[in-house]
Amino acid sequence: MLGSCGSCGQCLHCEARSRSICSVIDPDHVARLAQYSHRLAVSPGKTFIQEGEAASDFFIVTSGHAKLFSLMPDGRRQIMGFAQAGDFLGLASGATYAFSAEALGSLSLCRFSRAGLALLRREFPDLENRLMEEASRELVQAQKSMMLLGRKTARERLASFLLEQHQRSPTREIVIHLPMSRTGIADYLGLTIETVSRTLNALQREKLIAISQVTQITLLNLPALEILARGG
Amino acid sequence: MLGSCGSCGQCLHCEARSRSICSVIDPDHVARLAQYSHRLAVSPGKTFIQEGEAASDFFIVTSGHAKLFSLMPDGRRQIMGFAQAGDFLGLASGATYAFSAEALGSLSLCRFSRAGLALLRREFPDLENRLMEEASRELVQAQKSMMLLGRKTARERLASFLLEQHQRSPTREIVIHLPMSRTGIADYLGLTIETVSRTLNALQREKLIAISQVTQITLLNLPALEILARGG
DNA sequence: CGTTGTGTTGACAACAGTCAAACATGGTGG
DNA sequence: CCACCATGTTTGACTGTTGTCAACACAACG
Repeated sequence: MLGSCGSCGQCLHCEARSRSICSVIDPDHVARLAQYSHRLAVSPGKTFIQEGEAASDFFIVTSGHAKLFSLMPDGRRQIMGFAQAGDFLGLASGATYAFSAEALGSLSLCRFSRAGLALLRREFPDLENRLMEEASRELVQAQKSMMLLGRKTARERLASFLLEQHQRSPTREIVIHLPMSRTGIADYLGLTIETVSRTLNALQREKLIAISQVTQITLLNLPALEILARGG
Repeated sequence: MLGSCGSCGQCLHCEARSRSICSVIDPDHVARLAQYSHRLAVSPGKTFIQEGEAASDFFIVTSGHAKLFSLMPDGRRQIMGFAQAGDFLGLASGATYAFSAEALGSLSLCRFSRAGLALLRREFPDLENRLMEEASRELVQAQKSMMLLGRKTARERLASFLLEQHQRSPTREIVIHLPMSRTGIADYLGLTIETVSRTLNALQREKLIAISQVTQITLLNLPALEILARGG
């Protein structure tokens, strides 16, 4: 019997396993992780990372979704990304966190102290590679977002967003379920909720998508969406 | 006598030293770097990294400036950042480069093969830390850009840009010299050249800055610029 | 001196934002 | 079970910031 991972109690069998830390740790030593980490449940809507506070911990999402965002003094909000099972939280931090994080629905995390993680990195070189690989992946994703926010139209942003959600879903079905509200989509894409709503409905009228429920969208024409998303 | 670094011939005495790779390598072993790297001069305007090509190399800027950008099929351009002495190029890459890079003026680089860098990382754990630290720094910077592109007005973007240039200059003088053209600024801030020109002149009329030459701007009122840049 | 590239300025257009109202949705308690 | 309310979403009318197109200024350079 495989049993559960020493660190998060579920890494060895949950969907997140293949991308989590456990996957690069020699099974004989997985128990070592438990010394530096513990599980954490976050209730819906709770902010569990506050921008600007000392970055003492590092997290791995084991189930649920979170939004990572930053606020301007007058309340304008930019969402940097959404994290789901297997994602790392806290790579983009110096001495303090560079973003806030809030649970979308209920959320389970695996928390590592940064000091503990530093020790583990020395002990397991594969872990080091895994973190670096993840940092590169996030950097590439951030650059895609910069192109989206700086140069794409509202239609192109929505098409890009829907395809991104599609690609991140475990099943890759053409029906996607959105864990965030219209406000979440707007703050991620640098738009207003009205523009998000109008644009989604325009895409529906053009038969590129079908909005069955507010948070459930069917991608009816993937090739057309892909052309739209990359801008021609 | 200190002499020059085995890898780039100048890391040990150039301005970039403190942030370069050499600074974390035991001086006795610095010559090992030379086995995996060599110097490279790039002429002005030359594209030396092509988005989408196999990411076989990793670079460190030793002098000059480069712009990192991505293009859409119809020619829309987003500049992800400007690199100067000491900056790393190529962290944001999977199998292929996620961006193109072009020299602004003449540029000197130190090139490492990725395979060689992988060997060096195993050999020098401090190098591993240095790369991770740099990846975090870039990630934080990318998130600031996302806020800028998604939520800031043209005035706020220009103020943010000028302060960023100010903070990156080695001298921290209030007179800053821009290595890029108006097109470069526009493509970095997600604006058009006309808006950049109009907005800079508006800031000048309001006595926040003075434009002595096209590429030379004096920051006359740092506190006001900071308030503007963060949005109130 | 023309010529070319780059930057500035003006008139106008358009995409997305703002404000407001109507409309769903979902939960709660009578 | 349904009325009620709170929250979130859609739709409409209008505004405004930024983009587009075009003319012009200016410097660098042969």
